[in-house]
This record gives sequence, C-alpha cells and structure tokens, in this order.
Amino acid sequence: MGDGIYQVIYTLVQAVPFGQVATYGQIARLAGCGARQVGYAMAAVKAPDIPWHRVVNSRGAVSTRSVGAPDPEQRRRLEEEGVLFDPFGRVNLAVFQWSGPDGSWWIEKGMEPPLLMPTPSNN
DNA sequence: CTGATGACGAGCG
DNA sequence: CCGCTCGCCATCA
Repeated sequence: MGDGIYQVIYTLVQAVPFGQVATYGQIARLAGCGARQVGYAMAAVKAPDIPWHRVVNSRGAVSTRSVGAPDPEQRRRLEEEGVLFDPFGRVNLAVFQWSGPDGSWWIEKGMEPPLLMPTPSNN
C-alpha cells in the first residue's frame, strides 16, 4: 500500500458506517484535498473492501457518471442498507449523513485531524 | 516520457 | 432553479 492522497481518501471512505453516507466534499475536507480528487479516487476504486457506494454528492444524490446516468448499483446497495431516497432520488443528508470520525480514529490511523480554522473551499 | 480521462462543488450572472 | 468556469491527482495506453 502506498501513501498518497488516494490512499487517505480510501481509508476515510472505509470509515463510513453501514447505513450512512458521506459527501464528496465532506471526504475532501477530511482528507485535505479537493472534492474533485475524491471523485477521481472513487472512479479508480479497485479493491472490493471500499464502500464507494456510500459517497454521494452535496445534494444527497447518486452522481451521474460519464455514461450520462448514475450507476443503479449504487442506489440499490444503499437501499439494501436501509438508506431512503425521496421522490427526487435524493437522500436526506440531515438523517443519513455520517458525522465524521471521532478524535481517536485519527490517532489509530496514525494521522492528524484536519485543522478547523481554514474552511477549505472547493478545489 | 506525454496525454487523455474521470463518480465534485463553490461562486457568479 | 439553471448554466457556466475553474481547480490540478492517479492511472493507463
């Protein structure tokens, strides 16, 4: 296993609990990179132990892939975990969004929690 | 080595 | 709400 931004992203995604979701932007802030990179990282997922389906966009929707439509598999897996979708195909983030790792999680991974002060914008 | 490519999101009109 | 622009990483041919 290497080190590198993708590795950090994957480690964070693996921490998202069953039945909950995280947004690309949320993972990005935690990883200290841009939301775009998180999208790239998810597109490159190879290992089966990474719950990529629990990552949705900021509106709570399964994001559209290059084919012009979202991967039905993602929504199917989430519904299997008990995640509900509204008529617009969106998850209620107020209910299902992951709160993020607690302080000790970072220590266990030998990492440091991101600084709160600089609220990273996009990128 | 070079270049194409891919699952986002904030800000602005 | 809609439709731009821009940021700039890892992987594969």
